[in-house]
Amino acid sequence: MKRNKPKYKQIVDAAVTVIAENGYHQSQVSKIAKQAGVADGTIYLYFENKEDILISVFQEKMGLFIEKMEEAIQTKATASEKLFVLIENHFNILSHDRHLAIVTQLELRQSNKELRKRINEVLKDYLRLIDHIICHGQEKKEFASHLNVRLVRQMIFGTMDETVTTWVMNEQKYDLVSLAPQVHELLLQGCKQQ
Amino acid sequence: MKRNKPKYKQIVDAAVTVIAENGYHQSQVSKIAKQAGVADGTIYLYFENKEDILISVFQEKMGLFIEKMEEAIQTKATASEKLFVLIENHFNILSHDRHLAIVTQLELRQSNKELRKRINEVLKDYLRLIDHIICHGQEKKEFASHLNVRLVRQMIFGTMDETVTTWVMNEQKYDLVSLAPQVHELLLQGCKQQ
Amino acid sequence: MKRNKPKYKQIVDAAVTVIAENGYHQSQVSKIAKQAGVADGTIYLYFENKEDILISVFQEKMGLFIEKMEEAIQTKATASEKLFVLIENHFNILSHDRHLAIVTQLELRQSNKELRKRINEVLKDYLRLIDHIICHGQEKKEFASHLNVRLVRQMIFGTMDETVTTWVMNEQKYDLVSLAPQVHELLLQGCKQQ
Amino acid sequence: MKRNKPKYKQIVDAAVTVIAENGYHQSQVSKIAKQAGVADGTIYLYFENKEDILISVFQEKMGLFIEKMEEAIQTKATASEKLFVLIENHFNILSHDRHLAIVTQLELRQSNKELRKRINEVLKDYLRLIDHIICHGQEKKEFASHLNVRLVRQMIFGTMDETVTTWVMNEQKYDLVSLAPQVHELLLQGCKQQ
DNA sequence: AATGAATGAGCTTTCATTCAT
DNA sequence: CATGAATGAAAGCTCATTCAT
Repeated sequence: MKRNKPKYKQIVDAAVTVIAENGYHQSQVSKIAKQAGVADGTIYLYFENKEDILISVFQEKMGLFIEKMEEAIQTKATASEKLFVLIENHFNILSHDRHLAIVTQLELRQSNKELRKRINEVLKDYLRLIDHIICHGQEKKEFASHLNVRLVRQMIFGTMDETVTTWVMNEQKYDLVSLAPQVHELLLQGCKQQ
Repeated sequence: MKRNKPKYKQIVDAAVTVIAENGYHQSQVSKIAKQAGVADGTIYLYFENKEDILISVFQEKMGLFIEKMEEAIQTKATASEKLFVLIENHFNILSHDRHLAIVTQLELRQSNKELRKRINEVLKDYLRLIDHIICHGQEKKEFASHLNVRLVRQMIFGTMDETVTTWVMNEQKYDLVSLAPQVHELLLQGCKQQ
Repeated sequence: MKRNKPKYKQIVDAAVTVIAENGYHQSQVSKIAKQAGVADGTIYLYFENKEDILISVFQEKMGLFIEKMEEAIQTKATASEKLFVLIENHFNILSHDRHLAIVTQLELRQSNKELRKRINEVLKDYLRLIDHIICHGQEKKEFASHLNVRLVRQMIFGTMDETVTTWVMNEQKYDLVSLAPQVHELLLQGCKQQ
Repeated sequence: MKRNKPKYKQIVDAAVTVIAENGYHQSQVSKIAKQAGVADGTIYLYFENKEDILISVFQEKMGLFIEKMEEAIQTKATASEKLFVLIENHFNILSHDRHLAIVTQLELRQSNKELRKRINEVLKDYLRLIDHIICHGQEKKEFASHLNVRLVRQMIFGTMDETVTTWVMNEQKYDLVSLAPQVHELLLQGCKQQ
């Protein structure tokens, strides 16, 4: 399996660095190859084409992201706590990997429709995770059960995403993680049983 | 003033159509010119360069968007009602101009950092409008006054934005406007005085 | 006759100014029109095309140049004196019209083959004038009569031209006219009866 | 080193041919690439941009020119003989490479100010060579020592240059090299100790 | 006679991808 | 497996010229 070979990971990591530092449109394959310390042609032994590198970046990083998130959420019992962990981890991970934050919030969105569709495929796993929290909350009567799950999820994800994007656009000048409690309070108000 | 000449509007409208149908990266200047029924060179009598077309598209459309929105909001007295009108109009306008919806939710985000900064300048007017509603609500004691205005705004905008994007990504298969009441309820819960 | 209309002269003068200030390749028709205070289209009522403007510039300026030169030369009796007047006037005229100097020594030489051929047509009158001085000198036994007239003329013109070009390339930092006596001495040595 | 790779030379030679046959302004990069038998993009592996091709043409050819010239001059003892060898070789080299003659006398002069400055840098080595002959002549009392070296050099270079240009403009109809003795006589008269 | 908005052909350069070594 | 030289398609922009007013 190519995904486990060292050069595969080298290239993915190089891609994150290059894209974060140069922006999507200035991230030529040759630049990624140079950063990864391999020849241009070598890239094509591990990836179909340039788009495939980008999708792989997202899959790899998002895979880890979701994995960590699932573990963290399982440690909590109530939906409210799970939601808090979700928000805090979401902010925390992106706060501690600024390259990744730039790439996910800004650069990857510059890709074309086709690529974005495939990125959304990966994202679905994350959205499903949020859905689980919401359903759990509704079952346990913590959250109002008449609420449309998709809308609640869009509120949760949209709010977190917008918050991170604003933070990135402001050049990460303030502390993102410390916003978690307030965001949690806001979102919880929106969901909870009145 | 170039902005009032008929060809200017022709080109802006052509750009929206072409970008929505072909995607940002497949929207060559020549394609936009053809759609507008003018020569390629004519584009450059009205716009600095290709990027300028995109910014102008956003400025023109967003200008109308905000204008309509301000009028609609003024007709309502309470912050809750204002919020409802905001959501409903946001969904309504994009629902009725599907090309515009595609362009704002997907294609314009593919632009580079510089362009996105300029787009954000325009967007700021809209965000400010949301801020006004929130402050008004806090003054009138409808909304909890301890809430951070920026975070609330990010929740409101993020939720609406994510909802529209999901709808566009789902190829606009369901009715967006009918989601307004539920989104309003969700967001209101988040803001209001408990 | 178009050549006597005021706009014709306006445009020719504008062309000299624009070319000297912006260089040949940055002298668009529209720029010349603006400088002349006429509309772009008006240019084409007086000139066939852009090339025609350039040729006319050269014809007009060279015509005056030759006229002045002929007058000045006629005032002198010996070939040696005539040669001195030629050199001094050549340097003097270009010294006092730096725009013209730039245009003739640098910018007009950037034109294409066809245009340069037509410029050479105009130049021929000047070269003929030099030939007359040489023949006169040979007839009067001032100059060695075995010398090939064309070669002598090439020496005279080539030396003057190279001297002016060097001066222009050096940004006209020194006094060109004061070089006339030495250049005269040099050239005279080359021609004269030993 | 790129300069020693075969494709580099291929492209430089192709450029000389294409420019001589089509003129500077009709020498598109694609035409040069085709003549060189390489892809358009390959040009940019060896040259910065189109201008760089032209400068390289001049550097390569002028380098050889000066090299040959230096060798030839060293074989002669007196300044008069050195001057003769200079003239004869100058005419000889350009006589035997008519494409090069067209390019140096006509086409390269069509370049813009910046390019011409860089061409002049290369030319300086040649002018310095002429200066050496003059100084040598003055030291050995062959040439009049009161003469300004720069002016003498301008006479020598200007005369040769004008002679070659006239020959090229006359479509190389007569034998250039056979003019060398007369040109030498003329120039020598100008320089020598009276 | 004069205008100036409109035209559209034309060209340099980039960069993802290939393939001989 | 790995290389990197070579490829060539693709597109934004300029500007001389026209022509309806």
